Amino acid sequence: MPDVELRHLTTLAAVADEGSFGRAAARLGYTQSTVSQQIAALEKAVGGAVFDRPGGPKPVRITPLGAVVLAHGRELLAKAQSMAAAVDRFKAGDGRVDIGTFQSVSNVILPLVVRRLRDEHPGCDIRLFEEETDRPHVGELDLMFFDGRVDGDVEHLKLLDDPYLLVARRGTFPDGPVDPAGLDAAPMVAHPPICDQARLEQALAHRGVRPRIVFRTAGNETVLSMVRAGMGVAVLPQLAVGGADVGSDESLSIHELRPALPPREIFLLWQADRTHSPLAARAIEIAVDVVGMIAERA
Amino acid sequence: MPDVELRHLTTLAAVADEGSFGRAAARLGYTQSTVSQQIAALEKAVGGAVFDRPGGPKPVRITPLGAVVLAHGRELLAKAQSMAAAVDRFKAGDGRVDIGTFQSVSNVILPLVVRRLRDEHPGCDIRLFEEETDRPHVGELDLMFFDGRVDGDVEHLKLLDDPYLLVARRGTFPDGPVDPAGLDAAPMVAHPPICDQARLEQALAHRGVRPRIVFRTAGNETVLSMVRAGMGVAVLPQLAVGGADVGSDESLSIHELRPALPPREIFLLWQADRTHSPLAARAIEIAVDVVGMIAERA
DNA sequence: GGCCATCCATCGCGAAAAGCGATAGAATCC
DNA sequence: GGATTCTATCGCTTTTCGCGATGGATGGCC
Repeated sequence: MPDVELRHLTTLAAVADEGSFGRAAARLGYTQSTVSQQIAALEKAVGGAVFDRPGGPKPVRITPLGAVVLAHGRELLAKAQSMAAAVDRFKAGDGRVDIGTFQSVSNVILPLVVRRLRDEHPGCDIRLFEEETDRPHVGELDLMFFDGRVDGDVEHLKLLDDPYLLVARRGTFPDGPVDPAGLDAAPMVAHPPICDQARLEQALAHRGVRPRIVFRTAGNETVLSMVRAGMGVAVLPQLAVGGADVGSDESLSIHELRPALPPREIFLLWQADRTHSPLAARAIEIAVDVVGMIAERA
Repeated sequence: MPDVELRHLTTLAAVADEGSFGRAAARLGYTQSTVSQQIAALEKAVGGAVFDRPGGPKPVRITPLGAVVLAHGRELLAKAQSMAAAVDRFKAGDGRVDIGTFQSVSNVILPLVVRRLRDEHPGCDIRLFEEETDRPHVGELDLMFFDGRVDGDVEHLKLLDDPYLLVARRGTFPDGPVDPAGLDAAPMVAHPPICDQARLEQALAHRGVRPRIVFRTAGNETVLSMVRAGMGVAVLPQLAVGGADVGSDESLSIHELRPALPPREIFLLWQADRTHSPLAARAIEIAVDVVGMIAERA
């Protein structure tokens, strides 16, 4: 059934409500003649009269066929309105945003971002994905936190430099900075060689420092526990350390590395040339702001 | 959100499916430029891009806003298709028909009509209304059986003459015709004075026959039981008698009245100048046919 | 790197339609 | 019978729709 448009159904409903072409026209801001033609077009499209016109002051009356069209038409119009409402909500910032993340960010940055985003947009739908893999598939996500650059058509916004710190059992080193050169052959607990860990080990190796990796685990807490247990030392980014409550831990000591290793860089990524939802755009702003506050506080 | 029409949503869905304006155009029988303009119009209407166009052979990709519009749009299109299907079914004769009736018709004629209508249109929705009142409100119904003429803008189709018969306890009268004049002052069981009963009593009175009404009830079976019990005689239309299984009833006898009383006329009524559904139109045809068969059989 | 293929945007044009105002015709009410 | 209240219809203008052709941009290929 071709050529039935929402406009026709709007007119149909108005006429059915008002009982008269003229009053429907007034309600819709049309002329009576326009309404007449719209109904005629609709009747042509559905192949039969939708109103009986008694003539004179009697109200027009819907036909059985018209009732069928009207019932479905009202549903259509309601759905159309709900679409309009959804679009408005979307533009106001509600909607869904899919964010990829990884441990340090999940622990320190993201909670603050999510909190503020949800405060601003209580109806929004934030979905987080903490992927195990090295290669992030940013294509499926709106936004992605990542500690390193990535190839492909991806735009990146550098959020912060996350310096590496040495974590050791208290007493292993005197307080104060430690030269990473001293870590050669030292037993070390470390992350798996994905993300920035690979780059870190390259940087150490480049200085002739080849620690003896005695255990690899993705869990920050596990790394710290192992250090606490005397398995070895750990070189962790500040965010990874700061996330755990290490400051008040009597059995661990944190040391600046001097000369410093190149810091881990944390980026916010998204597929290039892709239109952001208002919610995603706001998430970027908030992330930048949150990172600024964290850096300022440090 | 003005000016979003189904056409735009159709195009949107096609482009989303095909991943390209050109292929969508081919599917829809449009040109690529037309699709381009349709999407542009839609984007203007919703106030933002619905596709990211990477350029080159890469497929276009829906934006978050576009996804919102698309999700609702598909629902709209599905509803539109369901409307088209409903219209087709309606035109094929399915749908609803509301029929008003009364006892004699309900018992004898209507079952046959309903049976054939349902055989022809298994999906149809036949609703029967047996109103207690004298004045039928035909305005709410598509079709109405009634035993008498009615005022107002009602078209009437005379279905049949239903002659009055005398029902008496066997032995009260000798077999064969009975002169109604003999019923003056006779104890009589009768219907309430609605429908044709009032006219019947007038016709009797006009001939100077004033039976003594000893009991009035709307139930045909009750009338017959009372006659059987000896309360009196009854003058009933043939249909009312034929509905009950009186022929094989030893205790009752049926007598033609001679000279005959003016028969009850049974009409099929509908509101004048009102468009019939195909189902209602067919119901009229079937009713005429059924009545013809009944008359023929008698 | 140059060439080619693919793809979308845009412009001009002709046809269709949407919408308007005015008028005519039909039915009802008083 | 006239007044009133309807809808249908006829020109007419403006907008939209759709087409064809062209141009610009991107990616793949040799």
